[in-house]
Amino acid sequence: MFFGTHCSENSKSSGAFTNFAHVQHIFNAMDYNHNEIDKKWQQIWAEKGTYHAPNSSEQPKFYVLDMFPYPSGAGLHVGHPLGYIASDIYGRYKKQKGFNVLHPMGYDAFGLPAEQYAIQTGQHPEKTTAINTSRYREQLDNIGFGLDWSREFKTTDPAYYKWTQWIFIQLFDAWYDQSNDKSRHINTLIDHLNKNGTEGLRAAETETLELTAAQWNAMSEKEQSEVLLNYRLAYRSESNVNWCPALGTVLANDEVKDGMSERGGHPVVQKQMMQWSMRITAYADRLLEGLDRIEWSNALKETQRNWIGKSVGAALFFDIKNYPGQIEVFSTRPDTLFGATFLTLAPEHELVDAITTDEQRAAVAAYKERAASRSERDRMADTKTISGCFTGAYALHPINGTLVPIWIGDYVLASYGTGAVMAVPAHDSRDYAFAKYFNLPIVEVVEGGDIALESYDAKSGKMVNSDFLNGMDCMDAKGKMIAHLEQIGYGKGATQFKLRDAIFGRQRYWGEPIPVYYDNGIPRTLPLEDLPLTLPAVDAYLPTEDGEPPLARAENWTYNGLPLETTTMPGWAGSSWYFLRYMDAHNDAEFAGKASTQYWNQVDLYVGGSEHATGHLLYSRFWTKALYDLGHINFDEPFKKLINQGMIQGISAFVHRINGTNTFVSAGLKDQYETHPLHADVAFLQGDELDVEAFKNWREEYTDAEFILEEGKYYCSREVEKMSKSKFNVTNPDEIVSKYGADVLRMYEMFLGPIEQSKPWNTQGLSGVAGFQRKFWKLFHMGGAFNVSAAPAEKKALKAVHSCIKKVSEDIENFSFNTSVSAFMIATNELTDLKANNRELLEPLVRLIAPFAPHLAEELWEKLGEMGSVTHTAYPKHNESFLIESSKNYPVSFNGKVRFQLELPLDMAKDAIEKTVLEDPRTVEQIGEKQVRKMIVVPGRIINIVIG
RNA sequence: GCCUUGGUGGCGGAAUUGGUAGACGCGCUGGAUUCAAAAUCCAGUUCCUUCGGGAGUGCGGGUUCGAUUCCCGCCCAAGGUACCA
Repeated sequence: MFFGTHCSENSKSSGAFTNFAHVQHIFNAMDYNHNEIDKKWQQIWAEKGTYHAPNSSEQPKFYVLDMFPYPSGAGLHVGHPLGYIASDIYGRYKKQKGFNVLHPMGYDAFGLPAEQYAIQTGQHPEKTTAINTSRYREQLDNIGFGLDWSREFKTTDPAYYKWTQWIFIQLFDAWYDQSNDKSRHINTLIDHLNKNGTEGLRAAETETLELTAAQWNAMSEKEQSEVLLNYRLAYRSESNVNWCPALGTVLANDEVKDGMSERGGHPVVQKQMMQWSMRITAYADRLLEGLDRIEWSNALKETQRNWIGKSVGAALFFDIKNYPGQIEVFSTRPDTLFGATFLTLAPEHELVDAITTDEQRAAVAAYKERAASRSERDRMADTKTISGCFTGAYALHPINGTLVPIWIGDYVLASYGTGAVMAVPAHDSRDYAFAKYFNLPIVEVVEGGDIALESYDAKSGKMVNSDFLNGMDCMDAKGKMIAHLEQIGYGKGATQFKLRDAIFGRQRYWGEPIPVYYDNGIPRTLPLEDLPLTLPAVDAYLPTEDGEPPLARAENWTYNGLPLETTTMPGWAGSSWYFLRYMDAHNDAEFAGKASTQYWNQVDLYVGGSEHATGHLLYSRFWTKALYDLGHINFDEPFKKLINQGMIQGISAFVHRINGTNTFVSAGLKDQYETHPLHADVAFLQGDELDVEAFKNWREEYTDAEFILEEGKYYCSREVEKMSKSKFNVTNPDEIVSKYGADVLRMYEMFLGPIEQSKPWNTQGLSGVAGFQRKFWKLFHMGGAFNVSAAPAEKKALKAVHSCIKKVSEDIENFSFNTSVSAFMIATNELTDLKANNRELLEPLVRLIAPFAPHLAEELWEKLGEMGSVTHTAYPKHNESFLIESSKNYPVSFNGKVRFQLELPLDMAKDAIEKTVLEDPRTVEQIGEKQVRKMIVVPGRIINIVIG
């Protein structure tokens, strides 16, 4: 047979070997024909359902999961499988360790790219989604993942989103009871209101309501429904939203980055709208607490903690001079109350107009207008400029009654806390800057800084100028002040969160319809038997002329003649619970059967990117907790252990065009001209050298391009960037697979470095792993034939194999896959040197490498004459007795510097070692005229002699 | 600014509780093989060196017989977050 497998020419894709027929050479059993072997085993696995995991088993369970991929039109690049390979290795390892391993895969297929494409082409997004998912599937299959494909689904399948809608309804029918610290069915709230009104009610709410039972019972159904929306976990309210005009939809906070939409980078503005939201803030404390019970990276936990942003302090009330109301402020530093020399309100604060004096009215109005005209983005971009305006009004200090001027300033945000702060310029840098700018008094109340120069923000120091707090440590003073304020009725302990409720409705087509209809303005949910509420056909995937979402275009978008909700769910809805569906993916009666969720329980190992820290990973924790509270599942954290895989970056290539010409200059000469860099496709490069012809044929505009060469070659400059189609630096895994085989891709991606680290994709090292695979295969062959000896192995070889077993097993447990690959290389090199081909050595080695290189392992397993799949065999255990050494080559140091080595028996006593070392002529030479001050002998480790 | 994670040869990266820094791989250099090349195999490869040694894990200190590892103070990079009171 003729193949071109080992040729080094850059072939583009599978089946391309005819392109380099000139380097074909004769194949024999010595060679590993990866194309044939990969396909053979992938087919056998699929036919036999090798990776199918039953929903009950004698074996302990293990649930491994990769973050839900969004199947984009670009297909997979080599960065995507990094995490999948790691989870696959771990899952296969666990399976060989005797676990019933669930490792499923599916697609998060609702979302903007498919919809944008639909808008451009008029094609139903369903079509592109189907094309993209099958492409993903094909690429995943090529890598040989041990996935249980019988559980595959897409979020866009009505059979799946039926249950996404059902969960929405559960959340709509729930409220958060703070007295029990859990969500409960809305009927329990209605009971409470019927009997007691809001008296004794402690609930997560949009605003605080005070109702007597009589008032509640006197309300119309519609009025009552509005009251209930104040408490439901899925609720509708008039709220300030991030509106993205370019996308024509609202976005959640985590979908906005630097005032721009995360997808597409379009400007986002603030707007008041009636919106569906999710009351995630009800869970703020539990989302924080749960972090202590899960094994996630510190960085990720910190990101979530920052996002939730809990601050503990006090609510304080200031009376206003000549005005009946009070101003409530939130402060984390009530201990500094005696240093509060003014109050600052957000320009939008509701009391501003009421308290402003006539003299200041014009100035305040002008300032308010100015502040309102500045977008959120401008305010963010420009935090250095200090601005504000005095209202003319004064508050009264709650303790000593002194007059405190009330200012407005846009450094105070209306949306956080009460939209008002007590300004303590001596101990808050923002207040300090404001006070300096407007020449307001600064009073030091905590010792430790120099307030003439800057504010002293640190939370330590003794209190001064603070009446009854003087001399106390400020952190102790904080508690005392709160107690005092509570006593005099001017404050209480309070907690604030940065976390906002999540906007849930999207003015888009390609999402799950929200299963709600409006009965005389009252939102009602569809009964289970009418789910799923499937996406209707529309004539265009655009808003209607009067700005209604696309679903408003659908004919008869009604339920029993009543209008249905026209917004759809956000991208994160379907991905917030998919890990539960995999447990029982085809259940038509429930979102997942109780027996299945109890058996599979939490995801034991979750692998994915850290970019989901404040979105998906927070929302799934929230839904899991809510489903737990409502009794649907029996665990309240979805992902027990999480590993963040790093990003694989691309190394972009640039050509340099001389400005205003079609002439390109090689990288080394570019500084001699005025040039502009342009991306060139990395496929045209061999090293840094550009294939000029390929480049010319790339695009019409380059056909006539001219090139200024260096030594007859055109070199590109290189830069590490995010791997992306638009940067032409993408490497497709299929290319690697067809050229080197799936196992080489798998091992190379692992060999690249620690899984958590980001690193550029560099194909140079691939040949090393390919060479290893060939060498490994050759251990089993001699003179062209499979050749494994039944004779017992020699000691050295046994030691090589068993130390490899030990190292690899430990490494897998520590997710240190790069060092496992090294360990395989070391063992293979040693066995090659020893010319060892004993079955006793090679058989366990095949089982050991199976998680990393499953195709290779299966093929060798079959050749060894073993029955069944190697994935069903036990993972090898090392035998410590093969590893025991009898002697140690001691490094002998003088003053910490190694001078020579000395081979000594390991069981030699300390004083005997000292004696031997001191008698050694090399020791005598090192000591020379000097004295031995001290001698350190650590048996089995080192010998150090201190001389001087 | 704050939080988190990092910083080791030409490159990707190793190094157990503090105990021979640079495993493994790439690249490079020399050699074998070849008409020649590719592939393969062998040897070498942290830097400096007067060939005795000396320096060396971002920088400066410290603890220790001994520090990539522990402590203190800085610098730099990546990611997250930001008038959050």
